[in-house]
Amino acid sequence: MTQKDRMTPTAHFAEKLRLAGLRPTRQRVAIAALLLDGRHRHVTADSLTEEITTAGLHVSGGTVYNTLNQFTEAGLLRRVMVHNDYSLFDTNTDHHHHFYEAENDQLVDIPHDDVILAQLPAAPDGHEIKAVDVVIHIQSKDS
Amino acid sequence: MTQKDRMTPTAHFAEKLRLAGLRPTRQRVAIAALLLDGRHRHVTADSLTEEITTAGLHVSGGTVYNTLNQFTEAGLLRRVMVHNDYSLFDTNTDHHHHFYEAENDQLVDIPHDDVILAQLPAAPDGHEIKAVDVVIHIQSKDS
DNA sequence: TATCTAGTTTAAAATCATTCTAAAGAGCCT
DNA sequence: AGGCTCTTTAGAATGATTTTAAACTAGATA
Repeated sequence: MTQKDRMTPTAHFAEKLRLAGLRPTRQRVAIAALLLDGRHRHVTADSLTEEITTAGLHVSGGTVYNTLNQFTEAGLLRRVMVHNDYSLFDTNTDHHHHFYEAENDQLVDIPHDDVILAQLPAAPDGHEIKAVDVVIHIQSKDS
Repeated sequence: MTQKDRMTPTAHFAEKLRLAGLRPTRQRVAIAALLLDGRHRHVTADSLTEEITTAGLHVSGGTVYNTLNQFTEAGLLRRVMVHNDYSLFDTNTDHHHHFYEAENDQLVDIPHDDVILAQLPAAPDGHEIKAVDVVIHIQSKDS
């Protein structure tokens, strides 16, 4: 039995936040419990606020935005860039790519090895590659 | 000597717009002359407005936005997705990818064949692939 | 346990890119 | 020229996100 197994869920997420360098406040722990439970999905500030409300909690709008940004900065979430109407966050931080259907604003994960990048350019002088994002834009065949 | 060579610059861009299904208004021709001259660069609504002003012209803000969207829709420009602060447009519509350095909001083209996608997933049922965008996020080595 | 302090949260206001509006203007066909 | 539709315009409206300043809290210290 590992230490993790002995911890209450709250303590588990608090620990996760501490490891990420974030003070485990009530709000951050609540959001971590919702987003960092291992399920892979895409959220927006809005959808997250809805989830929080559904869970019978309340976190101010500003804090929802701050927390999403801090989690992303800390590597607990990943920001997905497909449009600039609003920000999308992916709870899956593993290396993977996306299909994006603009018509329905639909984002779908692409399994890890379904994209093979056989060759990448060298980063410009004095720079290094931090991440490679592949977005495959799709549309329904009859549109 | 082709017909294109005989045309005045204005007539040339007006023709280009007509072919794209856009009525060649004074504003659209002016913007086309600035953006569709073959030079490859990245512009924003703001930077374009500046260019227009520098050229001694005036186009209302709304029209700048509308025109960028219409040109993109018509395939004369390409929208580049790297952040959600504001829209970026690429005057190079050929298939190519980008380096993006978040720290300085710097976008750099990647020559056409420097990225080789050896394998792509099939599009979800009833869908087809419209475009594949690769963004390589980079950062300076000492940051 | 009481106290302190830096980091957080809050609601509300502010920001800012972008879109919308309604009226005035301009292509373009006849 | 006349007319019809599409465009442009300035300004208002929208909406996501950030900022503000004051109230609060986690965690360290005494």
